[in-house]
Amino acid sequence: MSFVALPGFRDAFPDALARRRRIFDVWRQVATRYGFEEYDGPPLEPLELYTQKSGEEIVEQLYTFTDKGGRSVALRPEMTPTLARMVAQRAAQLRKPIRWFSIPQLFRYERQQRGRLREHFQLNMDIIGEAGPLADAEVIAAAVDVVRALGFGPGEVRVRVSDRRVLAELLTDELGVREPELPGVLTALDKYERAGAAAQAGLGAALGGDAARTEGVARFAARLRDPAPLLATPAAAPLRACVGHLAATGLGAFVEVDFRVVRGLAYYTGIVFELFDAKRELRAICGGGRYDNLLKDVGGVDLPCVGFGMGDVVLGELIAARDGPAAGSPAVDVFVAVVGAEDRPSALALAHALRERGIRVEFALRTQALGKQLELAAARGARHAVVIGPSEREAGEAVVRALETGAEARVSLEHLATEYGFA
RNA sequence: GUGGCUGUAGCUCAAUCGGUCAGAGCGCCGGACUGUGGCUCCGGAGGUUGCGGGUUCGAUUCCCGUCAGCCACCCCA
Repeated sequence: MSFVALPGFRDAFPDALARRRRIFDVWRQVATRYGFEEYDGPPLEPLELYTQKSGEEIVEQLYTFTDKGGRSVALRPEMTPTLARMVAQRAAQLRKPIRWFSIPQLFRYERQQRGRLREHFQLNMDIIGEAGPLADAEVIAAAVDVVRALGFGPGEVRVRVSDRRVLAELLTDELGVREPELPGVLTALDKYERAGAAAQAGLGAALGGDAARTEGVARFAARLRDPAPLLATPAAAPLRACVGHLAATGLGAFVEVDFRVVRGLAYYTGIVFELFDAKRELRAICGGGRYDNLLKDVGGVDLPCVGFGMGDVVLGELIAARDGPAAGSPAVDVFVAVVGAEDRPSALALAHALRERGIRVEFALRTQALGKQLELAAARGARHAVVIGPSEREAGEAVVRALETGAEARVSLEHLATEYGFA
């Protein structure tokens, strides 16, 4: 009987884990650089936390079960409800604006495909308590700086920014869309770019089968490619300000206004954005926006919020496409080799002394030919091998071999153990 | 959950019309090299051809089912 990981779940072998950790390191660096504090919450939450906001149908997409206490629980599919709950608890005492980030592992039960698994890690950055567009610009800038820190420029990654308020105003004021229809229409518009004409059916449904208004909105959708007219409307003032802030920051080259970006989630209320690879081969790297009503709905505290989620899967694919197979960095600095078994005590003493100094040391776990030991040392990527044999021991020394060049030097064991620099 | 495509050693792949076709390269282990690695040469381990049925004298090859992967839908945290 052999086992493999469940569908959509990943085993993290050392090379893959190294790549993940690099992503995590950059996430933490950038978030910290922006003055964000890290938080975390439980991976398991009451099912109601999600059904309340998103409706019963989302249960189909959750890992749920009943625990031994009879509670309906779910593995968290997203971090925002947890954040809302946590912030609501301490909203009165927390100095606004709140800048928090988290790197949760999230779960979703659905058919996996490329860039979309049943489990992933996601950087969440949110600013809570500030409604102005500089807050939006701040989180967008942070998202861009993550991909910049990973070595991507405007030629590889782009940000598309939009604002639902602009769309909503035109839809209601000029195209006859009624307030209750708005969420459905926005969802249909979000699909328009991907699905094209096929999305028109959803649009019609959202408008109660009203052919005339459907036609009007469809024509509107077809014109969204050109952002200029909408960007000039009064409702676009926050978006213009946000884009201006990003330009002033120096990140303007990454940014383009594109009203075709709507985002699928119902709770977005203002500026929405996404990062994507410039070639458009992958799924969105990151998606986010403003959700000013969510905290009130979930936590009973009325605070404006803006934030994003950036998953490790698509980002990892982007890095892999550029860097090729994960290399994995050396785990060993110095390999201590012995000529014979009688050299072992000296080798162990030296190895331990080096480890005490924080140097990463490995040695062969059984007596082997020196050639074998050096082979292993090279395979490990160690920079140096230290060879101890009878003649060295007699002189109180060891041979230090630089594995890249083959250069060797005899160094006293005392000096090696206490201060020798393996440069 | 629905539909399409795919499934051979750890990895990348090969195997004429169903008939010694179960192989290669890389990787791994060992030897040449009993005090010096990366190269080279030699050898070895590793596969019930995803799994289960069926057709056939005979199936990696054809059919059905199932599981898994990829793609699209759904959904996009």
